[in-house]
Amino acid sequence: MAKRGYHHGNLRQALIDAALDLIEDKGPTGFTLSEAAKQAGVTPAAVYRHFEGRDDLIAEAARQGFEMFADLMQYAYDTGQPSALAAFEATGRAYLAFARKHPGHYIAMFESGISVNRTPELALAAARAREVLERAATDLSKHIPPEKRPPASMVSAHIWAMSHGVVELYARATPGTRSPFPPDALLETGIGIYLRGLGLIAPDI
Amino acid sequence: MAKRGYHHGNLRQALIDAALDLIEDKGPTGFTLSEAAKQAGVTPAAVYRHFEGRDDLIAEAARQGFEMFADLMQYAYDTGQPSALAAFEATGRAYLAFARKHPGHYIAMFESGISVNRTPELALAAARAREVLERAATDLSKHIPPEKRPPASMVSAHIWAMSHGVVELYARATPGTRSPFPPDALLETGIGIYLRGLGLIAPDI
DNA sequence: TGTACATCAGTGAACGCGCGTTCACTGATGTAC
DNA sequence: TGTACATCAGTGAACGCGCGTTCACTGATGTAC
Repeated sequence: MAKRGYHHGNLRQALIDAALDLIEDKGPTGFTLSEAAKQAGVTPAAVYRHFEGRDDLIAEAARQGFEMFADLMQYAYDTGQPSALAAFEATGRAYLAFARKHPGHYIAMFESGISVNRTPELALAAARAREVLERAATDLSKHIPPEKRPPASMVSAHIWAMSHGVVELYARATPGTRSPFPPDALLETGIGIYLRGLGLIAPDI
Repeated sequence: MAKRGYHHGNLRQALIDAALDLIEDKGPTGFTLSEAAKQAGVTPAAVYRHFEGRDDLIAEAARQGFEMFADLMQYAYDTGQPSALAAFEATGRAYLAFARKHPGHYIAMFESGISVNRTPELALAAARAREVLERAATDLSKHIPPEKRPPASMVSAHIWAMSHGVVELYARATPGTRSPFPPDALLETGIGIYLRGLGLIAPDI
């Protein structure tokens, strides 16, 4: 890897990773700059060599999250080709997979309270993720007769909303609450019924 | 109203209202016990005459939210009768209406990080809300042939997830971001397509 | 290869702040006679 | 109706804490000659 730097080696990324760990198991509120520094084995003041402050650190964690998120969905979309339906469903599954595999990132992206427009880089990464889903929806829409075809951006908004809802309400390991269904199954069936509603899956199956 | 009490009159509710105001326009993080006390015109220590502490205050705000939420959805369900479909759709609309009209409550309920099992009263109120939606889903399910009828609790989970997703992603007034569609329309069309997928709405409309 | 110097990542102490919480208190309200 | 007492909602001062942030510093690393 990159050669070991001055003192720490790669403090910048170590701080981001520490922040993600903290966010993951203490919620967006539980994260503090000081504790992230401590977990990285460094004085709080050292953080300021790499970030403008607390919010900047979270924003960077979120940005990296959006990049991965977009990459994963893009990969799922590409892999699902050439069937528009398969590609779309794979993209939806990738959404949930990302949320489960990278809860720290997901929380930083959607629950930390930082605005997606905080920096141009963050906005760009978020836009890229949105575009992948929208492209998948556009491909899919072509199989619907134009006169009863909803805008592709609306379809993608519906799917995004349902996916986010499943993550927030059923995929989070809230102690004491258990989900009535596995989140994967819930999202899969939900999207399935929705797609049938669009006339893209045979109504009898 | 209740007669003006010892000193303040109705400090308990005033504190809850202040907390809701703060949560509404500063997010769940922005709320502090001290500031809620200040807004109610009272010393922070006074709060402890009515609540065990900060979390207890939030929990009570959330509980009141769930009660209202359940009442509103119940009312919508009743009003929508005798058509199961109309009742169901009205219930869904009531969900969004509640979230928009009482953002403080909604945030306290779903984003403040307090567990729904924190107190029996809170758990009960939350369960009641869930049951209303599930009853509406059960009624609706009866119009689906049994062999391709998903469990009613799954249908209600789908709708809850999509509703929550729309609220979180599109109904929140994040400055700088604007939603591509009005949240009402988004949820309405989303639920419509979903119901068509269940075979409950004529496919040609 | 060795020396002198420049760079700059991380230190450690300090800051002011607002937080949640505690405590002994006070004084307005309610109640018993 | 008036008086003595009990209750208890809210006060004000104090606490310890961890936070984010600043600053002058130090000493390891890199570079020029």
